[in-house]
Amino acid sequence: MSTSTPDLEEAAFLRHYDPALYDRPSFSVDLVIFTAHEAQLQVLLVKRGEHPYKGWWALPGGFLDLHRDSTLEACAERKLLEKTGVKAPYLEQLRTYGSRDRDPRHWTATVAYFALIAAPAVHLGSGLDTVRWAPVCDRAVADLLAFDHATILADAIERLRAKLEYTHIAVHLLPEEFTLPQLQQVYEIILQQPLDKSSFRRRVAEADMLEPVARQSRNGSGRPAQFYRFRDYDRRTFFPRSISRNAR
Amino acid sequence: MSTSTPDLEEAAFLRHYDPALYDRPSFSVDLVIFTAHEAQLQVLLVKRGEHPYKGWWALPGGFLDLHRDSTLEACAERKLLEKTGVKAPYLEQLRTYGSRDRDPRHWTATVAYFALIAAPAVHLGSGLDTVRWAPVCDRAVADLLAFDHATILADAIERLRAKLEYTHIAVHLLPEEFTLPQLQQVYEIILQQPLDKSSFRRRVAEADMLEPVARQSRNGSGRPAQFYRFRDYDRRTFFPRSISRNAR
DNA sequence: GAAATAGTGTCTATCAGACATTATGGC
DNA sequence: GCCATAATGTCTGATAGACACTATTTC
Repeated sequence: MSTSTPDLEEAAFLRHYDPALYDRPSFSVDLVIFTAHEAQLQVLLVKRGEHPYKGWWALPGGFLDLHRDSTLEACAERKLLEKTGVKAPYLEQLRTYGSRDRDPRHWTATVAYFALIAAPAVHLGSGLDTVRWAPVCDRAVADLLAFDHATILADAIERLRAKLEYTHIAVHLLPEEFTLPQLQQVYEIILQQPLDKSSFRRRVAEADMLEPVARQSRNGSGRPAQFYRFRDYDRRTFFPRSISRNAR
Repeated sequence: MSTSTPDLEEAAFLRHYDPALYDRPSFSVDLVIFTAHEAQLQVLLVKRGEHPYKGWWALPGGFLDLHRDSTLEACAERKLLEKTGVKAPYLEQLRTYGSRDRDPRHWTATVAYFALIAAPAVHLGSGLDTVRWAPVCDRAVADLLAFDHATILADAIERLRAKLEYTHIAVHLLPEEFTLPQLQQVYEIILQQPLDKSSFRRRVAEADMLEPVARQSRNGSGRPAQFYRFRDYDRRTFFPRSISRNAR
């Protein structure tokens, strides 16, 4: 590997480089934080206290801290921790939204991440009237979202649904130990359609991603369910086929 | 819309994130421009004329022009037009890469797009030694890519391969009229494995996305192939199943 | 035992892959 | 006719969906 010019020249260039030469858009990071709770897929929203969109609900987020955040993902993790107290979530970049019009003040860009966390792991901040979980299907909520956050939320739901088909990510919406009926219910909540129990279990078994734990459910009537835990939170498990294409 | 008075904590939080208090990262748009040419998937590279990474090859891109570009996508389209003369490509946002380290100068973020264009449609700019097509499998090229562009390129290839499985996007790598053997060859080039002809044609036929045109190939020996054109460049066509999972 | 829920077994229509066969051009 | 390539036909193993069935708990 050869650079055609000596390092001294490069060093001199770097000393005289002026980053203010170019206009930069306002740049932020926003989070779509999902959880499954009370048979609904929910998203975390914060109420805006300042203009623009004062009093509207919005996705949590904010500006980079160039000193604290060494990467975009680190920034997203920091904001998630601040909002929910969750340290090691499932976190994935969704996409970046940038235009002159999405904020009335000026040209802005925001990189959106979506996170999946288990409801019991969350400790919301003090102000219950400024932070809340909202069911994603609630149109009344979506209509009150600031900026283009309704679009971002819709894109996140679409991505989540698509990924359910070929990955295991739904397990991140549940506590570490869970039953197969619970997992199936999460799938059904997100896909909004009932799934065949036998097919679902066959699919999960073939993916070989869960291991049973010595514990059974005690939730009233009926046969207790076996608890499982996700075998490897690092390894990527892929389902070979769609799960809902022709589901009834 | 009710704008309840934000509590003090919220107000402090928002003051903390006043954009004027923080530097914005340097923000650019980079393009991964693919074409299929000479039985290889190729990517457009430009040679950097300035530091840093002077003399290295890089993905084409640059800074937003807040006055001309009303959206991120418009910026990407403008840069593609400037580099290749192509006006209406297949263009899709890949993801955004941002960190303190990816550029030696300062904290930078770049939103990467990938484009698919037909090789004959391209008119490269004047300097042949500063703009070139490079086969994506050429490790010698990848090792000379500036910044984290090798990572971006790898991610783009991964996305392209994944999308081949369930969309029609490969048609955008070919001219408007093409034969099924040509289309199959594009798939085989990108997936790097032979596909069964019968299965491939059945799949394309069932997707119902091509219409025959009154033209046949005249390329020497063998039976001439029927030409087709993509039925609807706007409609999204999805394949119901994987095409290469168990291909031989 | 009844009710309720968890979990398993089995049948079948569908379909991707494999590969044989036919079709159509140039020479 | 021979070769090369395009295009079609057919068989089969795999499997997703459907649903009947068994298992285990509470009451």
